[in-house]
Amino acid sequence: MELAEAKLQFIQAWGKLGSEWGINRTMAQVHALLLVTPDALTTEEIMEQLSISRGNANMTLRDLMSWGLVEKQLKPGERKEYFYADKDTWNIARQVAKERRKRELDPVIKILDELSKVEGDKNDPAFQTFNKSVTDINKLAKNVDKTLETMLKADESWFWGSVLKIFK
Amino acid sequence: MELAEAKLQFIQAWGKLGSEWGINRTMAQVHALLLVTPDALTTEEIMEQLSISRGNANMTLRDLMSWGLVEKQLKPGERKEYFYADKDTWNIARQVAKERRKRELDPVIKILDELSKVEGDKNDPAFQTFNKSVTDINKLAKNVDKTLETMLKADESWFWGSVLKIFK
DNA sequence: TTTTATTTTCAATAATTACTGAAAGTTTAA
DNA sequence: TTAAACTTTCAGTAATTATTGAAAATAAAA
Repeated sequence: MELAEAKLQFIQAWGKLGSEWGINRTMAQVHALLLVTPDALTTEEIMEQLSISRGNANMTLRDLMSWGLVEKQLKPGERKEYFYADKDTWNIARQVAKERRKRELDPVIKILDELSKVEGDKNDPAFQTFNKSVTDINKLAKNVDKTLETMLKADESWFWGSVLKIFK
Repeated sequence: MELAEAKLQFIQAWGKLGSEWGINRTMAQVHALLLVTPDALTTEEIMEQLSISRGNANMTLRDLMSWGLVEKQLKPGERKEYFYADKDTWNIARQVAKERRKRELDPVIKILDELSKVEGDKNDPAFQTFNKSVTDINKLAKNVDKTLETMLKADESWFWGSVLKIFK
């Protein structure tokens, strides 16, 4: 397989996986493109390579920056902005974990905490079931939260070393 | 807060979280409803409680069954079908992990394996970067895969006990 | 059989989400 | 200043995804 074709396949696969996990396909594709590109690219180059409009490119890049996955680079003497993606996979994983935790897990834990407090007739099966499901899910969510917390601080080889060691 | 209101909030929150993670909102809501309901419900009851159509309810329930989260129950002497959700949170987590692994992670690992094999000029930065990103992501994906593998077999308290112990 | 209860399917439609492109905005330099 | 280079915005549109509802299919009972 040619490098050029392989790149396209990677971009496709990444876009598909992203969309299956609630991440805008184009955003995942732009990220993928930057991941396989050694140097920073201009909006123009991204638009061209992925056949997307200027508006789309602009908003997608802004999004990627808000996720902490891409940074803007300014080259001395040039007006154009360049975009560069950190290639360190562990950093990427941590960054995504950090953002999804903040944006999605934390808010849901907050709600589950509230719902865990709801009181009711302890002999009512409807209440019992509600209470059990909510508190159990809450506990699980908090375990995930703690694990992410640790992951965010951890070094990659230590993290996987520890995790995979337990499980063998 | 009233139980009835709390249930609605739970269903809402679950639907929102689902949609953020690429799971159809209605599917997550039907699952949430069944999670807080002690006994099995008919299609009719689900349609009514969530204000959804028969077609939607039918397809959503079929989906939930294909995810292994809901089962059909037949009551002796009755024609109607009843739907029941396993309330064990750890089972649910494992089941979701199992399905997403099979449906999304495994296929992507397969592609990454292929792309890792692509050969090229070792002095070409374009090739170097492509190769590094792809192989690194592949390794990460495989570590996740192994961890899920273990989780699928594990007992909940052992699993979290082990994981959280390392990380303290 | 025929009727009735129930489930399934799927074309049509609605709702949501993503994208375009051109105009407005900004920044630098002539 | 004015112009040129570049970025941002966002109303309009396109594409995708989800839902409806009624007809067809299936299964049990009369």
